[in-house]
Amino acid sequence: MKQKQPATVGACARRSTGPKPQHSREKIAQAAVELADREGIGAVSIRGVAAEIGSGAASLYRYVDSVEELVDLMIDQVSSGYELNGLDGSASEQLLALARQGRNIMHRHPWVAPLLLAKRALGPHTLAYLERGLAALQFTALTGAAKLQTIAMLTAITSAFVQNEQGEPAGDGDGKGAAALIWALGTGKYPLLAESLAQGPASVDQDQVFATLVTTYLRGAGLD
Amino acid sequence: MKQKQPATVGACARRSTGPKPQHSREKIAQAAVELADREGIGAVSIRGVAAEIGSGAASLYRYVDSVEELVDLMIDQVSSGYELNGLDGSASEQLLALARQGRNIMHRHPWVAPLLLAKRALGPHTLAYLERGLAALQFTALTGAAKLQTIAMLTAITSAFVQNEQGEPAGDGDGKGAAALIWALGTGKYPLLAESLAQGPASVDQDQVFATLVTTYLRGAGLD
DNA sequence: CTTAATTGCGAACGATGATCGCAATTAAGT
DNA sequence: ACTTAATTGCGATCATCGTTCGCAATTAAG
Repeated sequence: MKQKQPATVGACARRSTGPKPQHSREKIAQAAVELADREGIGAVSIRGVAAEIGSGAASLYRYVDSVEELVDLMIDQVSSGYELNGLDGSASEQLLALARQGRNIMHRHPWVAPLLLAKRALGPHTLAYLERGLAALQFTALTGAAKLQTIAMLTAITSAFVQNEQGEPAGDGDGKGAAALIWALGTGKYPLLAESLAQGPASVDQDQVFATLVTTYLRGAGLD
Repeated sequence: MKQKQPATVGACARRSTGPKPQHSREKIAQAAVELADREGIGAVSIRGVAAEIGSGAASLYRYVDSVEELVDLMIDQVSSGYELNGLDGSASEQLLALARQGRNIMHRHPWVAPLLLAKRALGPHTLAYLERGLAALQFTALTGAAKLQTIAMLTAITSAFVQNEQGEPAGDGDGKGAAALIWALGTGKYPLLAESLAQGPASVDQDQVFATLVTTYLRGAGLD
Protein backbone atom coordinates (compact mmCIF):
# COMPACT_ATOMS: atom_id res chain seq x y z
CA MET A 1 0.00 0.00 0.00
CA LYS A 2 1.69 3.11 -1.17
CA GLN A 3 0.66 6.65 -0.60
CA LYS A 4 1.13 7.92 -4.15
CA GLN A 5 1.21 11.64 -4.16
CA PRO A 6 -1.46 12.85 -1.80
CA ALA A 7 -4.63 14.13 -3.33
CA THR A 8 -3.83 17.61 -2.22
CA VAL A 9 -0.60 19.14 -3.24
CA GLY A 10 0.55 19.98 0.25
CA ALA A 11 4.33 19.83 0.54
CA CYS A 12 4.82 16.36 1.94
CA ALA A 13 8.59 16.12 2.45
CA ARG A 14 10.13 13.23 0.56
CA ARG A 15 9.21 10.17 2.49
CA SER A 16 12.36 8.05 2.41
CA THR A 17 14.43 6.13 -0.12
CA GLY A 18 14.22 5.51 -3.84
CA PRO A 19 14.61 7.58 -6.98
CA LYS A 20 12.69 10.83 -7.17
CA PRO A 21 9.61 10.71 -9.36
CA GLN A 22 10.21 12.08 -12.85
CA HIS A 23 6.72 13.44 -13.13
CA SER A 24 3.99 14.84 -10.95
CA ARG A 25 0.24 14.56 -10.83
CA GLU A 26 -0.06 18.20 -11.80
CA LYS A 27 2.14 17.88 -14.88
CA ILE A 28 0.34 14.73 -15.88
CA ALA A 29 -3.06 16.35 -15.50
CA GLN A 30 -1.80 19.33 -17.47
CA ALA A 31 -0.53 17.13 -20.27
CA ALA A 32 -3.79 15.19 -20.33
CA VAL A 33 -5.75 18.43 -20.62
CA GLU A 34 -3.59 19.60 -23.50
CA LEU A 35 -4.02 16.26 -25.19
CA ALA A 36 -7.79 16.42 -24.79
CA ASP A 37 -7.89 19.97 -26.10
CA ARG A 38 -5.84 19.02 -29.12
CA GLU A 39 -7.21 15.60 -30.10
CA GLY A 40 -10.41 15.25 -28.15
CA ILE A 41 -11.27 13.39 -24.99
CA GLY A 42 -11.17 10.13 -26.91
CA ALA A 43 -7.41 10.46 -27.19
CA VAL A 44 -7.05 10.51 -23.42
CA SER A 45 -6.06 7.01 -22.41
CA ILE A 46 -3.38 5.68 -20.11
CA ARG A 47 -1.16 4.89 -23.06
CA GLY A 48 -1.97 8.16 -24.78
CA VAL A 49 -1.15 10.33 -21.81
CA ALA A 50 1.93 8.24 -21.08
CA ALA A 51 3.16 8.91 -24.62
CA GLU A 52 2.40 12.59 -24.18
CA ILE A 53 4.47 12.60 -21.00
CA GLY A 54 7.18 10.56 -22.64
CA SER A 55 7.00 7.59 -20.32
CA GLY A 56 5.90 4.01 -20.37
CA ALA A 57 2.23 3.24 -19.95
CA ALA A 58 2.57 1.31 -16.72
CA SER A 59 4.52 4.14 -15.16
CA LEU A 60 1.44 6.31 -14.96
CA TYR A 61 0.05 4.03 -12.29
CA ARG A 62 2.73 5.32 -9.96
CA TYR A 63 0.85 8.62 -10.00
CA VAL A 64 -2.72 7.64 -10.62
CA ASP A 65 -4.93 4.80 -9.44
CA SER A 66 -7.13 4.54 -12.49
CA VAL A 67 -8.31 6.34 -15.58
CA GLU A 68 -11.25 7.61 -13.61
CA GLU A 69 -8.90 9.33 -11.25
CA LEU A 70 -6.96 10.71 -14.18
CA VAL A 71 -10.12 12.31 -15.50
CA ASP A 72 -10.88 13.68 -12.07
CA LEU A 73 -7.45 15.24 -12.06
CA MET A 74 -8.13 16.78 -15.46
CA ILE A 75 -11.37 18.31 -14.25
CA ASP A 76 -9.67 19.68 -11.19
CA GLN A 77 -6.82 21.01 -13.28
CA VAL A 78 -9.27 22.86 -15.46
CA SER A 79 -11.11 24.08 -12.38
CA SER A 80 -7.97 25.89 -11.34
CA GLY A 81 -8.95 28.43 -13.96
CA TYR A 82 -11.60 29.93 -11.74
CA GLU A 83 -10.84 33.34 -10.36
CA LEU A 84 -12.49 33.14 -6.97
CA ASN A 85 -11.26 36.41 -5.53
CA GLY A 86 -12.73 39.79 -6.23
CA LEU A 87 -16.31 38.66 -6.63
CA ASP A 88 -18.78 41.02 -5.08
CA GLY A 89 -22.41 41.95 -5.21
CA SER A 90 -25.45 40.02 -4.11
CA ALA A 91 -25.53 36.27 -3.78
CA SER A 92 -27.04 35.76 -7.19
CA GLU A 93 -24.61 38.21 -8.76
CA GLN A 94 -21.69 36.32 -7.36
CA LEU A 95 -23.06 33.00 -8.46
CA LEU A 96 -23.76 34.35 -11.92
CA ALA A 97 -20.17 35.48 -12.13
CA LEU A 98 -19.05 31.99 -11.14
CA ALA A 99 -21.32 30.39 -13.69
CA ARG A 100 -20.01 32.72 -16.40
CA GLN A 101 -16.48 31.67 -15.57
CA GLY A 102 -17.56 28.07 -15.76
CA ARG A 103 -19.09 28.62 -19.14
CA ASN A 104 -15.90 30.24 -20.39
CA ILE A 105 -13.85 27.34 -19.13
CA MET A 106 -16.12 24.88 -20.88
CA HIS A 107 -15.75 26.86 -24.07
CA ARG A 108 -11.99 26.61 -23.86
CA HIS A 109 -12.19 22.89 -23.11
CA PRO A 110 -15.11 21.42 -25.02
CA TRP A 111 -14.75 18.00 -23.42
CA VAL A 112 -15.44 19.32 -19.93
CA ALA A 113 -19.19 19.91 -20.19
CA PRO A 114 -20.21 16.27 -20.67
CA LEU A 115 -17.82 15.07 -17.99
CA LEU A 116 -18.96 17.63 -15.48
CA LEU A 117 -22.52 16.49 -15.99
CA ALA A 118 -21.69 12.85 -15.54
CA LYS A 119 -19.49 12.99 -12.48
CA ARG A 120 -18.55 15.04 -9.55
CA ALA A 121 -14.84 15.45 -9.05
CA LEU A 122 -13.59 16.49 -5.65
CA GLY A 123 -10.13 17.87 -6.24
CA PRO A 124 -8.87 20.85 -4.29
CA HIS A 125 -9.76 23.35 -6.98
CA THR A 126 -13.24 21.95 -7.41
CA LEU A 127 -13.72 22.09 -3.68
CA ALA A 128 -12.45 25.65 -3.60
CA TYR A 129 -14.99 26.56 -6.24
CA LEU A 130 -17.69 24.89 -4.21
CA GLU A 131 -16.55 26.65 -1.05
CA ARG A 132 -16.66 29.96 -2.87
CA GLY A 133 -20.17 29.27 -4.01
CA LEU A 134 -21.18 28.49 -0.47
CA ALA A 135 -19.61 31.74 0.64
CA ALA A 136 -21.85 33.56 -1.78
CA LEU A 137 -24.82 31.88 -0.15
CA GLN A 138 -23.57 32.47 3.35
CA PHE A 139 -26.15 35.01 4.46
CA THR A 140 -29.17 33.49 2.80
CA ALA A 141 -32.01 31.61 4.42
CA LEU A 142 -31.18 28.34 2.65
CA THR A 143 -30.36 25.19 4.57
CA GLY A 144 -27.02 23.53 4.04
CA ALA A 145 -28.42 20.87 1.76
CA ALA A 146 -30.31 23.49 -0.24
CA LYS A 147 -27.13 25.48 -0.73
CA LEU A 148 -25.29 22.45 -2.01
CA GLN A 149 -28.12 21.53 -4.31
CA THR A 150 -28.30 25.06 -5.62
CA ILE A 151 -24.65 25.04 -6.59
CA ALA A 152 -24.87 21.57 -8.06
CA MET A 153 -27.84 22.57 -10.16
CA LEU A 154 -26.06 25.72 -11.19
CA THR A 155 -23.09 23.88 -12.61
CA ALA A 156 -25.39 21.30 -14.15
CA ILE A 157 -27.39 24.01 -15.85
CA THR A 158 -24.22 25.63 -17.06
CA SER A 159 -22.91 22.37 -18.46
CA ALA A 160 -26.18 21.58 -20.15
CA PHE A 161 -26.35 25.04 -21.65
CA VAL A 162 -22.85 24.83 -23.01
CA GLN A 163 -23.55 21.40 -24.39
CA ASN A 164 -26.51 22.86 -26.19
CA GLU A 165 -24.31 25.54 -27.64
CA GLN A 166 -21.69 23.09 -28.78
CA GLY A 167 -23.50 20.36 -30.68
CA GLU A 168 -26.75 21.66 -32.00
CA PRO A 169 -29.22 19.06 -33.10
CA ALA A 170 -27.49 15.69 -33.28
CA GLY A 171 -25.64 13.81 -30.63
CA ASP A 172 -22.13 13.24 -31.86
CA GLY A 173 -21.52 15.49 -34.82
CA ASP A 174 -20.27 12.99 -37.36
CA GLY A 175 -23.38 13.54 -39.40
CA LYS A 176 -24.89 10.18 -38.60
CA GLY A 177 -27.38 11.60 -36.16
CA ALA A 178 -28.10 14.48 -38.47
CA ALA A 179 -28.87 12.11 -41.32
CA ALA A 180 -31.28 10.18 -39.15
CA LEU A 181 -32.92 13.43 -38.16
CA ILE A 182 -33.35 14.52 -41.75
CA TRP A 183 -34.89 11.19 -42.58
CA ALA A 184 -37.22 11.35 -39.59
CA LEU A 185 -38.41 14.77 -40.67
CA GLY A 186 -39.17 13.38 -44.10
CA THR A 187 -41.75 11.06 -42.61
CA GLY A 188 -43.93 14.01 -41.76
CA LYS A 189 -44.66 12.63 -38.32
CA TYR A 190 -42.98 15.52 -36.57
CA PRO A 191 -44.43 18.66 -38.12
CA LEU A 192 -43.78 20.92 -35.15
CA LEU A 193 -40.18 19.82 -34.98
CA ALA A 194 -39.77 20.51 -38.67
CA GLU A 195 -41.33 23.90 -38.25
CA SER A 196 -39.13 24.79 -35.31
CA LEU A 197 -36.02 23.72 -37.18
CA ALA A 198 -37.08 25.59 -40.29
CA GLN A 199 -36.47 28.89 -38.57
CA GLY A 200 -32.73 29.36 -38.35
CA PRO A 201 -30.78 29.19 -35.11
CA ALA A 202 -31.57 31.79 -32.51
CA SER A 203 -28.47 33.82 -33.36
CA VAL A 204 -29.15 36.24 -30.55
CA ASP A 205 -26.16 36.51 -28.30
CA GLN A 206 -26.10 33.55 -26.01
CA ASP A 207 -24.42 35.53 -23.26
CA GLN A 208 -27.67 37.29 -22.59
CA VAL A 209 -29.70 34.10 -22.76
CA PHE A 210 -27.34 32.41 -20.37
CA ALA A 211 -27.43 35.25 -17.88
CA THR A 212 -31.20 35.28 -17.95
CA LEU A 213 -31.35 31.54 -17.49
CA VAL A 214 -29.06 31.55 -14.50
CA THR A 215 -30.62 34.59 -12.89
CA THR A 216 -34.06 33.14 -13.27
CA TYR A 217 -33.03 29.87 -11.74
CA LEU A 218 -31.42 31.59 -8.79
CA ARG A 219 -34.45 33.73 -8.21
CA GLY A 220 -36.54 30.58 -8.21
CA ALA A 221 -34.20 29.06 -5.68
CA GLY A 222 -35.11 31.85 -3.32
CA LEU A 223 -32.35 34.38 -3.90
CA ASP A 224 -32.56 38.07 -4.53
CA MET B 1 -24.24 -1.84 -47.96
CA LYS B 2 -27.12 -3.34 -46.14
CA GLN B 3 -30.13 -1.59 -44.79
CA LYS B 4 -30.30 -3.23 -41.38
CA GLN B 5 -33.67 -2.74 -39.90
CA PRO B 6 -34.72 0.82 -40.58
CA ALA B 7 -34.40 3.27 -37.73
CA THR B 8 -38.13 3.54 -37.46
CA VAL B 9 -40.18 0.46 -37.00
CA GLY B 10 -42.43 1.00 -39.97
CA ALA B 11 -43.55 -2.28 -41.48
CA CYS B 12 -41.06 -2.67 -44.28
CA ALA B 13 -42.16 -5.85 -46.02
CA ARG B 14 -39.42 -8.48 -46.14
CA ARG B 15 -37.09 -7.32 -48.82
CA SER B 16 -36.07 -10.50 -50.64
CA THR B 17 -34.22 -13.73 -49.89
CA GLY B 18 -32.43 -15.20 -46.91
CA PRO B 19 -33.40 -16.55 -43.51
CA LYS B 20 -35.65 -14.41 -41.39
CA PRO B 21 -33.86 -12.60 -38.58
CA GLN B 22 -34.17 -14.38 -35.24
CA HIS B 23 -34.22 -11.14 -33.33
CA SER B 24 -35.33 -7.55 -33.73
CA ARG B 25 -33.96 -4.20 -32.73
CA GLU B 26 -36.84 -3.76 -30.31
CA LYS B 27 -36.27 -7.07 -28.52
CA ILE B 28 -32.56 -6.35 -28.38
CA ALA B 29 -33.10 -2.91 -26.93
CA GLN B 30 -35.54 -4.38 -24.46
CA ALA B 31 -33.07 -7.02 -23.37
CA ALA B 32 -30.32 -4.44 -23.06
CA VAL B 33 -32.53 -2.30 -20.85
CA GLU B 34 -33.35 -5.24 -18.62
CA LEU B 35 -29.68 -6.08 -18.40
CA ALA B 36 -28.81 -2.52 -17.46
CA ASP B 37 -31.55 -2.40 -14.86
CA ARG B 38 -30.38 -5.65 -13.35
CA GLU B 39 -26.59 -5.37 -13.45
CA GLY B 40 -25.88 -1.75 -14.22
CA ILE B 41 -24.96 0.03 -17.38
CA GLY B 42 -21.46 -1.36 -17.13
CA ALA B 43 -22.81 -4.79 -17.97
CA VAL B 44 -24.13 -3.54 -21.29
CA SER B 45 -21.63 -4.57 -23.90
CA ILE B 46 -21.94 -6.23 -27.26
CA ARG B 47 -21.02 -9.57 -25.77
CA GLY B 48 -23.17 -9.05 -22.72
CA VAL B 49 -26.29 -8.19 -24.64
CA ALA B 50 -25.57 -11.00 -27.09
CA ALA B 51 -25.44 -13.45 -24.23
CA GLU B 52 -28.67 -12.02 -22.84
CA ILE B 53 -30.28 -12.55 -26.22
CA GLY B 54 -28.76 -15.98 -26.55
CA SER B 55 -26.80 -15.32 -29.69
CA GLY B 56 -23.21 -14.92 -30.76
CA ALA B 57 -21.54 -11.59 -30.24
CA ALA B 58 -20.94 -10.84 -33.88
CA SER B 59 -24.57 -11.47 -34.68
CA LEU B 60 -25.61 -8.29 -32.94
CA TYR B 61 -23.97 -6.29 -35.68
CA ARG B 62 -26.70 -7.50 -38.03
CA TYR B 63 -29.07 -5.32 -36.06
CA VAL B 64 -26.91 -2.52 -34.77
CA ASP B 65 -24.04 -0.54 -36.21
CA SER B 66 -22.17 0.12 -33.01
CA VAL B 67 -22.47 0.16 -29.26
CA GLU B 68 -23.32 3.83 -29.45
CA GLU B 69 -26.34 3.00 -31.53
CA LEU B 70 -27.26 0.25 -29.10
CA VAL B 71 -27.31 2.78 -26.30
CA ASP B 72 -29.39 5.11 -28.42
CA LEU B 73 -31.85 2.28 -28.87
CA MET B 74 -31.94 1.72 -25.15
CA ILE B 75 -32.71 5.36 -24.51
CA ASP B 76 -35.43 5.32 -27.10
CA GLN B 77 -36.84 2.12 -25.68
CA VAL B 78 -37.06 3.71 -22.29
CA SER B 79 -38.58 6.82 -23.82
CA SER B 80 -41.48 4.71 -24.98
CA GLY B 81 -42.63 4.88 -21.39
CA TYR B 82 -43.89 8.41 -21.81
CA GLU B 83 -47.62 8.85 -21.83
CA LEU B 84 -48.02 11.70 -24.25
CA ASN B 85 -51.78 11.71 -24.54
CA GLY B 86 -54.13 13.27 -22.07
CA LEU B 87 -51.91 16.14 -21.04
CA ASP B 88 -53.80 19.35 -20.59
CA GLY B 89 -53.48 22.70 -18.93
CA SER B 90 -51.18 25.57 -19.67
CA ALA B 91 -47.89 25.21 -21.49
CA SER B 92 -45.89 25.06 -18.29
CA GLU B 93 -48.32 22.63 -16.71
CA GLN B 94 -47.97 20.28 -19.64
CA LEU B 95 -44.20 20.54 -19.62
CA LEU B 96 -44.11 19.95 -15.90
CA ALA B 97 -46.14 16.81 -16.42
CA LEU B 98 -43.67 15.68 -19.05
CA ALA B 99 -40.73 16.41 -16.80
CA ARG B 100 -42.35 14.48 -13.97
CA GLN B 101 -42.74 11.50 -16.24
CA GLY B 102 -39.12 11.83 -17.21
CA ARG B 103 -38.08 11.88 -13.60
CA ASN B 104 -40.12 8.76 -12.91
CA ILE B 105 -38.53 6.99 -15.84
CA MET B 106 -35.09 7.91 -14.62
CA HIS B 107 -35.95 6.57 -11.21
CA ARG B 108 -36.95 3.26 -12.69
CA HIS B 109 -33.78 3.14 -14.82
CA PRO B 110 -30.98 4.75 -12.84
CA TRP B 111 -28.52 4.56 -15.72
CA VAL B 112 -30.58 6.83 -17.94
CA ALA B 113 -29.91 10.17 -16.28
CA PRO B 114 -26.17 10.33 -17.02
CA LEU B 115 -26.68 9.11 -20.57
CA LEU B 116 -29.42 11.56 -21.29
CA LEU B 117 -27.16 14.37 -20.16
CA ALA B 118 -24.29 13.27 -22.31
CA LYS B 119 -26.06 12.58 -25.55
CA ARG B 120 -29.16 13.25 -27.47
CA ALA B 121 -30.77 10.20 -28.98
CA LEU B 122 -33.14 10.65 -31.86
CA GLY B 123 -35.23 7.53 -31.92
CA PRO B 124 -38.92 7.66 -32.76
CA HIS B 125 -40.04 7.73 -29.14
CA THR B 126 -37.60 10.45 -28.23
CA LEU B 127 -38.77 12.45 -31.20
CA ALA B 128 -42.37 11.90 -30.22
CA TYR B 129 -41.58 13.21 -26.76
CA LEU B 130 -39.91 16.22 -28.32
CA GLU B 131 -42.84 16.78 -30.64
CA ARG B 132 -45.20 16.63 -27.71
CA GLY B 133 -43.14 19.22 -25.88
CA LEU B 134 -43.29 21.47 -28.90
CA ALA B 135 -47.03 21.01 -29.02
CA ALA B 136 -47.22 22.30 -25.48
CA LEU B 137 -45.32 25.39 -26.59
CA GLN B 138 -47.37 25.80 -29.74
CA PHE B 139 -49.21 28.96 -28.80
CA THR B 140 -46.41 30.75 -27.03
CA ALA B 141 -44.37 33.67 -28.26
CA LEU B 142 -41.14 31.69 -28.37
CA THR B 143 -39.16 31.26 -31.58
CA GLY B 144 -38.50 27.79 -32.90
CA ALA B 145 -34.97 27.71 -31.59
CA ALA B 146 -36.13 28.97 -28.22
CA LYS B 147 -38.71 26.22 -28.00
CA LEU B 148 -36.12 23.59 -28.75
CA GLN B 149 -33.72 25.00 -26.26
CA THR B 150 -36.42 25.16 -23.63
CA ILE B 151 -37.19 21.50 -23.97
CA ALA B 152 -33.55 20.56 -24.09
CA MET B 153 -32.87 22.51 -20.93
CA LEU B 154 -35.91 20.98 -19.32
CA THR B 155 -34.70 17.43 -19.83
CA ALA B 156 -31.20 18.46 -18.84
CA ILE B 157 -32.48 19.98 -15.63
CA THR B 158 -34.51 16.88 -14.95
CA SER B 159 -31.53 14.62 -15.53
CA ALA B 160 -29.30 16.74 -13.36
CA PHE B 161 -31.87 16.80 -10.60
CA VAL B 162 -32.31 13.05 -10.66
CA GLN B 163 -28.58 12.58 -10.68
CA ASN B 164 -28.42 14.73 -7.58
CA GLU B 165 -31.04 12.57 -5.97
CA GLN B 166 -29.27 9.37 -6.83
CA GLY B 167 -25.66 9.78 -5.75
CA GLU B 168 -25.45 12.28 -2.99
CA PRO B 169 -22.05 13.72 -2.30
CA ALA B 170 -19.44 11.67 -4.11
CA GLY B 171 -19.17 10.77 -7.73
CA ASP B 172 -19.25 7.03 -8.01
CA GLY B 173 -20.50 5.58 -4.78
CA ASP B 174 -17.83 3.03 -4.05
CA GLY B 175 -16.70 5.08 -1.12
CA LYS B 176 -13.49 6.24 -2.71
CA GLY B 177 -14.79 9.70 -3.44
CA ALA B 178 -16.44 9.85 -0.05
CA ALA B 179 -13.17 9.00 1.64
CA ALA B 180 -11.39 11.75 -0.25
CA LEU B 181 -14.12 14.14 0.78
CA ILE B 182 -13.82 13.21 4.44
CA TRP B 183 -10.11 13.74 4.26
CA ALA B 184 -10.51 17.10 2.53
CA LEU B 185 -12.87 18.26 5.23
CA GLY B 186 -10.28 17.31 7.81
CA THR B 187 -7.90 19.90 6.41
CA GLY B 188 -10.17 22.65 7.60
CA LYS B 189 -9.81 24.50 4.33
CA TYR B 190 -13.48 24.15 3.51
CA PRO B 191 -15.37 25.32 6.59
CA LEU B 192 -18.54 26.28 4.79
CA LEU B 193 -18.70 22.95 3.04
CA ALA B 194 -18.24 21.18 6.34
CA GLU B 195 -20.96 23.28 7.89
CA SER B 196 -23.37 22.64 5.04
CA LEU B 197 -22.75 18.92 5.21
CA ALA B 198 -23.12 18.89 8.96
CA GLN B 199 -26.81 19.55 8.68
CA GLY B 200 -28.39 16.37 7.48
CA PRO B 201 -29.91 15.90 4.04
CA ALA B 202 -32.86 18.07 3.19
CA SER B 203 -35.31 15.22 3.68
CA VAL B 204 -38.20 17.36 2.52
CA ASP B 205 -40.07 15.65 -0.26
CA GLN B 206 -38.19 16.07 -3.46
CA ASP B 207 -41.34 16.01 -5.53
CA GLN B 208 -42.17 19.48 -4.33
CA VAL B 209 -38.64 20.74 -4.84
CA PHE B 210 -38.59 19.36 -8.33
CA ALA B 211 -41.92 20.90 -9.25
CA THR B 212 -40.79 24.27 -7.96
CA LEU B 213 -37.53 24.02 -9.84
CA VAL B 214 -39.19 23.19 -13.14
CA THR B 215 -41.95 25.73 -12.76
CA THR B 216 -39.50 28.44 -11.90
CA TYR B 217 -37.37 27.65 -14.89
CA LEU B 218 -40.33 27.68 -17.22
CA ARG B 219 -41.53 30.98 -15.85
CA GLY B 220 -38.07 32.36 -16.48
CA ALA B 221 -38.23 31.07 -20.00
CA GLY B 222 -41.19 33.29 -20.59
CA LEU B 223 -44.11 30.95 -19.95
CA ASP B 224 -47.15 31.49 -17.81
C1' DC C 1 28.56 -1.14 2.27
C1' DT C 2 24.46 -3.16 3.22
C1' DT C 3 19.60 -2.66 3.29
C1' DA C 4 15.17 -1.25 2.19
C1' DA C 5 12.20 1.45 -0.17
C1' DT C 6 10.84 3.46 -4.39
C1' DT C 7 10.68 4.31 -9.39
C1' DG C 8 10.26 3.19 -14.38
C1' DC C 9 8.56 -0.06 -17.35
C1' DG C 10 8.33 -4.30 -20.56
C1' DA C 11 5.41 -8.10 -20.71
C1' DA C 12 1.37 -10.01 -20.05
C1' DC C 13 -3.87 -10.83 -18.96
C1' DG C 14 -8.66 -10.06 -19.59
C1' DA C 15 -12.21 -7.60 -21.78
C1' DT C 16 -13.85 -4.68 -25.17
C1' DG C 17 -15.54 -2.94 -30.04
C1' DA C 18 -15.36 -4.22 -34.47
C1' DT C 19 -14.32 -6.86 -39.03
C1' DC C 20 -13.98 -10.87 -42.10
C1' DG C 21 -15.21 -14.89 -44.17
C1' DC C 22 -17.87 -18.91 -44.34
C1' DA C 23 -21.65 -22.25 -43.73
C1' DA C 24 -26.52 -22.40 -43.47
C1' DT C 25 -30.89 -20.78 -44.84
C1' DT C 26 -34.46 -18.91 -47.65
C1' DA C 27 -36.95 -16.81 -51.54
C1' DA C 28 -37.11 -15.45 -56.34
C1' DG C 29 -36.32 -16.66 -61.22
C1' DT C 30 -36.32 -20.03 -64.69
C1' DA D 1 -37.18 -29.03 -59.47
C1' DC D 2 -32.94 -26.63 -59.90
C1' DT D 3 -30.21 -22.67 -59.92
C1' DT D 4 -29.06 -18.23 -58.18
C1' DA D 5 -28.59 -14.53 -55.15
C1' DA D 6 -29.38 -12.46 -51.05
C1' DT D 7 -29.34 -12.71 -46.19
C1' DT D 8 -28.48 -14.54 -41.57
C1' DG D 9 -25.72 -16.43 -37.61
C1' DC D 10 -21.30 -16.64 -35.91
C1' DG D 11 -16.41 -18.45 -34.89
C1' DA D 12 -12.07 -16.54 -35.41
C1' DT D 13 -9.43 -12.76 -35.27
C1' DC D 14 -7.41 -7.97 -34.65
C1' DA D 15 -6.57 -3.61 -32.38
C1' DT D 16 -7.02 -1.27 -28.31
C1' DC D 17 -7.93 -0.47 -23.71
C1' DG D 18 -7.33 -0.71 -18.42
C1' DT D 19 -4.73 -2.95 -15.27
C1' DT D 20 -1.35 -6.11 -12.82
C1' DC D 21 3.13 -8.34 -12.10
C1' DG D 22 7.80 -8.75 -11.62
C1' DC D 23 12.24 -7.05 -12.20
C1' DA D 24 16.20 -3.95 -12.98
C1' DA D 25 17.72 0.49 -11.69
C1' DT D 26 18.07 4.12 -8.48
C1' DT D 27 18.43 6.43 -4.16
C1' DA D 28 18.53 7.41 0.84
C1' DA D 29 18.98 5.62 5.56
C1' DG D 30 21.55 2.86 9.03
